[in-house]
Amino acid sequence: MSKHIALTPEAIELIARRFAALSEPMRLKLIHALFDGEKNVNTLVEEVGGTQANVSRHLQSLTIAHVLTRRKHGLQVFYSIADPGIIKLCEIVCGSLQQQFTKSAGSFNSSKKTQLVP
Amino acid sequence: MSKHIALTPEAIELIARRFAALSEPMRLKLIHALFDGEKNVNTLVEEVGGTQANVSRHLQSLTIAHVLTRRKHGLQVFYSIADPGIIKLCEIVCGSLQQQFTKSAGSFNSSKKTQLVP
DNA sequence: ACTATATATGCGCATATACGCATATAGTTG
DNA sequence: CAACTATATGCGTATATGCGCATATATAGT
Repeated sequence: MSKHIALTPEAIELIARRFAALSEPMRLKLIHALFDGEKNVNTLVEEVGGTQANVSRHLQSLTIAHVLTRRKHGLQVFYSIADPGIIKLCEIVCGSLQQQFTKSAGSFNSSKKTQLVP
Repeated sequence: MSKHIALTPEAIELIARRFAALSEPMRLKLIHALFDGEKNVNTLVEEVGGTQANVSRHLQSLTIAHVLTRRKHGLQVFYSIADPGIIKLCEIVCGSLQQQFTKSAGSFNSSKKTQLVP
């Protein structure tokens, strides 16, 4: 029998949802774009590409997941990273993947490409 | 314009897939069950519940995602955590969520429940 | 009140994925 | 080889999710 006492199903579900929030390219782009501080929706649309509607929806789901926070100022809504743990998560995953692909990975260590966390 | 140079779409995709691997309760349970070392499929089926077929499939997808590794010994297949970064990821998420729910969370800080990483 | 701008949302479609059931494969033992 | 055990897989279905289009809502300026 296991030495580990079970986490409640609810806790497991919450953890899963947190990871799910980070499991889509568009959302990762948005989070990445917010690494250097809060931005409004239009700015994010320009930076990550895609339609305004789609960006808005992903921003909403990230906010519901408590990954981002909203701040309204006049007509604009500024989003920023709510949970600093997110940055660490991205660091770790990025590091693992780099290690994993040290040979074949043009995706990661090619000359000019930046790291997810500089 | 952004101070961040874009990650390649391929890199973003890889990161997203890594997170997606961790975004399902059943897979989290399996990973959690493997925190104390490698186990064969039947043991995992008993510990996490669910059908053998489903457990097997999730183990396969985690292996493809390079989260787990397989070791065949006779009839049995032993799985274990391949990427130690995974443990850190779970620690961080768990910590974030605990912080986030310090008030209302019976799911996390109720008396006897263990932490994801002791 | 009217117009313009920024953001959000309803709806439909296409695709992905989790699960159950049955069955296939691989390896062991008689 | 036959029977048995452990694990994997093909298939069908139900559900979830991402995206595009059009439109709604909210706020500011005139």
